[in-house]
Amino acid sequence: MKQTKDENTEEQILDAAKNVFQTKGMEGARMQEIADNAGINKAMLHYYYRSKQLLFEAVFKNAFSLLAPQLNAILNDDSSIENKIKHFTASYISFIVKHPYLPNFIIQELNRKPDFILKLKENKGFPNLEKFKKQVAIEVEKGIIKPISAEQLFINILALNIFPFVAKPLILAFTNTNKKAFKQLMIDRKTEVSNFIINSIKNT
Amino acid sequence: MKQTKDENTEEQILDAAKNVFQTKGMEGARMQEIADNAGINKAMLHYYYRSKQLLFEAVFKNAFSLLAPQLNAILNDDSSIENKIKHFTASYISFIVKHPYLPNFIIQELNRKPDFILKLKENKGFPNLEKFKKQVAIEVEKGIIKPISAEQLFINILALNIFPFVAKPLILAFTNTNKKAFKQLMIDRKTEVSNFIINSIKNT
DNA sequence: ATATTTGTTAACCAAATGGTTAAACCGTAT
DNA sequence: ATACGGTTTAACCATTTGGTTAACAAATAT
Repeated sequence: MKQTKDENTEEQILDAAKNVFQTKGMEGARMQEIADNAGINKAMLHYYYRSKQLLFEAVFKNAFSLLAPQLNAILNDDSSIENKIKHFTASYISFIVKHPYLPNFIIQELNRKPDFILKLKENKGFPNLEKFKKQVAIEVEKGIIKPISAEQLFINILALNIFPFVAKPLILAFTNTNKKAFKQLMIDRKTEVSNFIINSIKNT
Repeated sequence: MKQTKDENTEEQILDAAKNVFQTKGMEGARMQEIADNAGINKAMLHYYYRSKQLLFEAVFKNAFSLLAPQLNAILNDDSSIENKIKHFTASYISFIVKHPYLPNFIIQELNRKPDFILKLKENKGFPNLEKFKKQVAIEVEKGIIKPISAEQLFINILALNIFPFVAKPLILAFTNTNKKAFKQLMIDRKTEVSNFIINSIKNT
């Protein structure tokens, strides 16, 4: 059972590393803590991933590869802008509830080392705005939606969906809500946000 | 000239610490780097601020005390919702251009230690939603704006204004723009965002 | 002038941390 | 049985890091 053994430890490490890196960040994470979390010796981390940096990159790429398809959904499918927004908002918020540390982790680490995203950009499947731009231009021309640049619309969609999770501690404090009420707020946003956006851009 | 000398070093330290902490975070920052940045000996940091933790807290509170009044502007002044949004959006974006690392710094550190905000909450001047809630309720009732909860509206305003700066590396990559074009996008947002919000909520 | 308080520095320290090594373990093939 | 490959561990190492100390400098008070 050599094979399965390998993959088991390797995955256990990756999983433990994910938890530690995503909550503490690259600088805050400790190799010892990851090892403890995975229930193994610290030397094993290096046996499988060579260095903290490489282990981190494995975790990061993994995280990003979960996020990217979410974004591509809105950029590359063929439904109308309105439908895309509805669908994306609902599905993205469900997605984040399952991976609560993910957006903050990615944003935090990209701010620390902004060049890191260049490596990812070469990958097939890296989100690309071209198709979305054309679609927005067409719907604007047809008068379906009000004039807006695709970039600004895209930023707005991301902002409204992602920000509340990234700024969760701030929002908890400002709105004076507990975690349960926060979760309800987020659930409400599944429809709230898409209505908000569509109200704003749709021609009547 | 003891007095001026003191305050000079103390402020030099705080300024250097601000730069290092805001770009590298608590965990990534090194006391030596702060000392070098301030052009002084490492021991001086401890002479004036006792520990890394206390120096960090000084920087953090300072940063937060810059941000809080920005938020209070929208929560506590007496103009209409529409005017508040217009004013806040324009002034907040100008503010951030001057302090680009600030929002990310605050968000990052609050996610690391979410309880830290409890200390701030006791302070006079901590943003409070009560007045804004009433105002939204009134304008909804009068039919000036469409029905929306004050919390959701507040989150949306923050999201649309703050998110682009926090997620700058992501947005640069997705929209394939350089820093100059990004800056232009942000300037455009001064009116873009407030129109976007007002379009969405205003009754016609 | 001189003592005293305040500011500053260089040298030092203990703990933590990422990483290495050499030996042990264990399933498999010979 | 035994040799061999990958896997796992405990002990170890070098460096970094936040923090301290003791002596020195400079300003202020007596």
